[in-house]
Amino acid sequence: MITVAEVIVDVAAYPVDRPFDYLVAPEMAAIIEVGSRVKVPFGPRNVLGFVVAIKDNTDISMNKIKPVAQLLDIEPVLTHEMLELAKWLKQETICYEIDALQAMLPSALRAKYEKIATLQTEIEFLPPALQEVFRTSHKINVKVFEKNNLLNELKQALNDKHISIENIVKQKGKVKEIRKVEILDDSIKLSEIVDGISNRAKKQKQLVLWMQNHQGEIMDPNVIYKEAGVSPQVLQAVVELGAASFIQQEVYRDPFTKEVKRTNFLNLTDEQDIALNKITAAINEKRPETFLLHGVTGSGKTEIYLQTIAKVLAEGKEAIVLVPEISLTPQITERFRSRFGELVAVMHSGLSVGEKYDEWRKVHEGKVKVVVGARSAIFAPFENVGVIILDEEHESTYKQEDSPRYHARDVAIWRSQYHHCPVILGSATPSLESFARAKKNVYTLISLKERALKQSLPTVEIVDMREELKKGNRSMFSMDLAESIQTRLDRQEQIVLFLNRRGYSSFVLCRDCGTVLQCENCDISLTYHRSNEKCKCHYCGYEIHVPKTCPQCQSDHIRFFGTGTQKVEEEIAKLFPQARVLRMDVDTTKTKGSHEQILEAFGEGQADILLGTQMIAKGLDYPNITLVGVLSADTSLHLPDFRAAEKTFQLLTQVSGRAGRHNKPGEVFIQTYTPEHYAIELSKAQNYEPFYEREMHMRHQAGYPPYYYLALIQVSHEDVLMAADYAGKAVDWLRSQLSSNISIIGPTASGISRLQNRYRYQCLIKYKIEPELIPTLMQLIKIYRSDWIKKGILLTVDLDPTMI
DNA sequence: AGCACGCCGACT
DNA sequence: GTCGGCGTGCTC
Repeated sequence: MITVAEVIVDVAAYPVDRPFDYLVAPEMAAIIEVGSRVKVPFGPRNVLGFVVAIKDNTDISMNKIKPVAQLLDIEPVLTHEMLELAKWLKQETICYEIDALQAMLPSALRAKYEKIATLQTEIEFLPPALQEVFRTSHKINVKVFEKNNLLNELKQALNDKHISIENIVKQKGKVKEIRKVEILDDSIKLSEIVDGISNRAKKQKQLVLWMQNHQGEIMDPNVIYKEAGVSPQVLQAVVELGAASFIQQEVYRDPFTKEVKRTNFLNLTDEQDIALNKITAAINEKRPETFLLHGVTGSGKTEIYLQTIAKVLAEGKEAIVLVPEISLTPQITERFRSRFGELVAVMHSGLSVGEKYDEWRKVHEGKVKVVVGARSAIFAPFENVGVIILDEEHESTYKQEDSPRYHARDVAIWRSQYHHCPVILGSATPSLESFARAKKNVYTLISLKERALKQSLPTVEIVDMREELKKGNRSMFSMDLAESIQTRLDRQEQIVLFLNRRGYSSFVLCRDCGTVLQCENCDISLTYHRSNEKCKCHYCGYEIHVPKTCPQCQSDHIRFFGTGTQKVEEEIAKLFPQARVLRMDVDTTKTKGSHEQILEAFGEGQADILLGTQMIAKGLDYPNITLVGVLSADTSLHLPDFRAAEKTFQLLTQVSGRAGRHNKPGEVFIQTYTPEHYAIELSKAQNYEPFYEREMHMRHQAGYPPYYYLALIQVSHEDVLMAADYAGKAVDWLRSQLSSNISIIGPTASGISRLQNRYRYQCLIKYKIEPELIPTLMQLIKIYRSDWIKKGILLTVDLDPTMI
């Protein structure tokens, strides 16, 4: 009898994107499990891999098959569900299986590959340059030689067998352990020890006597020093006597900064109650039903989530809650933690690698029952999921932009079918796709039309900035908005000013020749950062110091345009010198926790005006905010994206929802140069359905989702002609393969036509139901991988792209 | 993707 | 004669 493991290896390449068979040594056979990570020899090196199946036979000949080198997990890190899900993702998004598997785990569990050179002979045999390096240690990372340009010497030394090189595979993250003291649980022994201590060792005696009252306890050494009144040396001595021992205890890193108070259920409105009943019915009947919870801002969606989760927990099941990254503020997570306490794990990008790993371990080890997290939390390894919630389901952050290009909504629905549990998609402004599905009864629509505390929605004024210009007002504030700001300042109420960031980003311009500083690698202008006087490319990271003279004409008339928010801040200071302003944008939220600090300061009333970008549109819920101003609603409207109108409407509705959420009524001003555009006009009434109807009509005419599906193909190369040529080849081939009901648009240059020194072309495919499409695209990828890739072409396929 | 193998040009 | 360039092909 032999044991054979099928392993997916950690090599993202087409020819090896399949399981490889490995022998399992008899002593490993009893503990190896499907879903465990292993170290396996692959070609000339060792790599990490995932066991996807275990069997007792193989088609591989015995002289070819190799054994598993090491089992890395005692407990498997992936469930059967996750392995199934990975196969589905591979099909659905056309990605490598290994990418899908890695996406489900915290990065701490990924492999770290290191090459270590070890000295094999006397150091004198080596050339002097190498001697110098090996003097510090006989084991040196090969990277050190790369840095010092000593690779050739190293190779020579390897040939002469003076050194050896080994590839080692390590895990990135570690389990954190702390030192604790375990006190002996044996009163007789302890008494004996006390008796045996000489009278001169008073402190030791004192400590052991104290320990007799804490038998068997595991304690922090610092607590012992304090409570028993002894020093570390005394404890050390007592440990040597055998009265206690040091142990390493695994702990979770604690990402929470402060304690939260427990809260109880709020009373539900009739609407909320009906919604909750519908959802709990699905839970009880184990129906994998998808609910679209469409509720106006402030209608109390979160309370419905909380009570649904309580119900799920009572059934002994678990809950997954997804929130867009940007709104994963303590305000939101605290609501969950205050209701469910220690049963909640939080996962978002603000955590360190170690913290993420620990939050994941809490789920894996069954220590928590609820996960609140960003997109990747959809892979939380629960085994008995009772409900999956996507808050703000329309948010584009739920779509991953690189491989595996999955949409968290699709994964949620897949998992709900696996676990026979409902999914709740919540939003005040659902995506057109979801609302359309709800109308077709694919999803169950639940509407909340009233705010939970019966507050009226804020009144919305649309201000035509063209009129302001005619009146000679060239400031960023219309007369009406300026007046309202003054009123709030007088009344000591709070104001939120929102700047639609795009189109306002800062840049450096020469006033003589009009040159705008461009990135060397990308077709995009550099962003000016005042904090360190640098210009940075937000796409590739290219960075230069602000030049003193124009690189084109050597003129010194260089002008910096600060970020939009900085400019607005300056203008506020001029117009309302008494106002205290908090600014929230990429510049002020760079450091960890600054995001929270700003919000907290505002919540405590330390400022009158909160000025910010996208970031402040969500989750903000303070009773004293009575005025919201959108300085320029247009910027997102004119983006070359078929969802521009939808995004603008969503943003305006979200922002407006920040005002008057409690007992003081709210007022909203939306400034625009195109007040007649339906996305702006209809946001005044804050009524979703008229907008939906209007936008659906547009999508129908233009042939966009939800009427058609999309696929985006991108081709890039360092050379423009090559990129264009091969994009053309791809399109020609697709046209020859696909039926005529599929429209293929392109190839055209991408929005950012050059990125990281690569020219990019793209082609958009619009289709209805086309079972042949995915196989055809896979065929295209095959052609690309067998031939084009060698020419330096890069081709990617995104099914269901969000950005075009 | 890596890495070894293998076959041709410029050096001691 | 040898080092080292990168085309080709394989990885249980």
